[in-house]
Amino acid sequence: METIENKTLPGREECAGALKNVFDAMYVLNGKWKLPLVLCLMQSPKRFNELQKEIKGISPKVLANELKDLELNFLIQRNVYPTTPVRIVYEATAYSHTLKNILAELSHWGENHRNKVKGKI
Amino acid sequence: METIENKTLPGREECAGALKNVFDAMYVLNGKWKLPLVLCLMQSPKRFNELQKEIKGISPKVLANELKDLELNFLIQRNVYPTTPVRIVYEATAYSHTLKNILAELSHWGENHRNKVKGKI
DNA sequence: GTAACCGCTTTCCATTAGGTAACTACTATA
DNA sequence: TATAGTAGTTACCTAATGGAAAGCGGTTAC
Repeated sequence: METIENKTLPGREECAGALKNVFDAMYVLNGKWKLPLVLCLMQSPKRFNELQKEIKGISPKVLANELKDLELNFLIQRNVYPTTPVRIVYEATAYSHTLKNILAELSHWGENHRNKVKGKI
Repeated sequence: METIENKTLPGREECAGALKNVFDAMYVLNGKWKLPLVLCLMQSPKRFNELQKEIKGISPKVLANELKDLELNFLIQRNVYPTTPVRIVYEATAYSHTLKNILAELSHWGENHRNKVKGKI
């Protein structure tokens, strides 16, 4: 009864709720780097330096902050392997896979929108 | 072959592309108010003051800015009805409905995540 | 005339996000 | 011993975001 079947928007009475939900989701996912980072780690676990190389333009400070934020929200996990020297590997959590649909939709929309905007210039 | 069927994430070779797509999408949709505003207008067209009342906490300056941004991205339309006094009514465009899936997914995820975070405190 | 409403704009200010560069502690390699 | 890599931290700076308060030009109601 309460499931979002067929991706229809909720009716009037649930609008305020949907508004709050979207607002809350954006509070967590907002920012320039969070979703690209999660997407990148869903591809494969990676080390700090690998992330810096893959996500072009991110500075170590910002990367460290974003990783902490994402960890607090259960979206990624920081693994420390006690080898010498220690290897620190970040990976997407099982929970982060709840973002799969959002990421797929965003990727699709972003590509489409880029083409639309290009066409209008 | 290249379609995103069944919402699976793209493979390795398309990762960079997906990264860019998500990055671009977030560039447009980022911010505290844009998606809630679009969602609100998809419900029904509204006037400036109605939006101020419905989207709690937004100031007129910020609202005016966000509306301009959204108009530039073809997501909403500003209609001026030459009655006396003029009525200005904002409405979601047909194009904005390409965000339906994203909004539905975000609403769903936001609600779920709020509950998850609550449970952990 | 005066007050109030509409759709903003303007000014000012505080907070946040994000960027640069240098630096640290540790380990490994030459 | 010197150099380089790893995983960040620190200090400093700028730009963008966002909020409060007031005002403004027009219209309408009293």
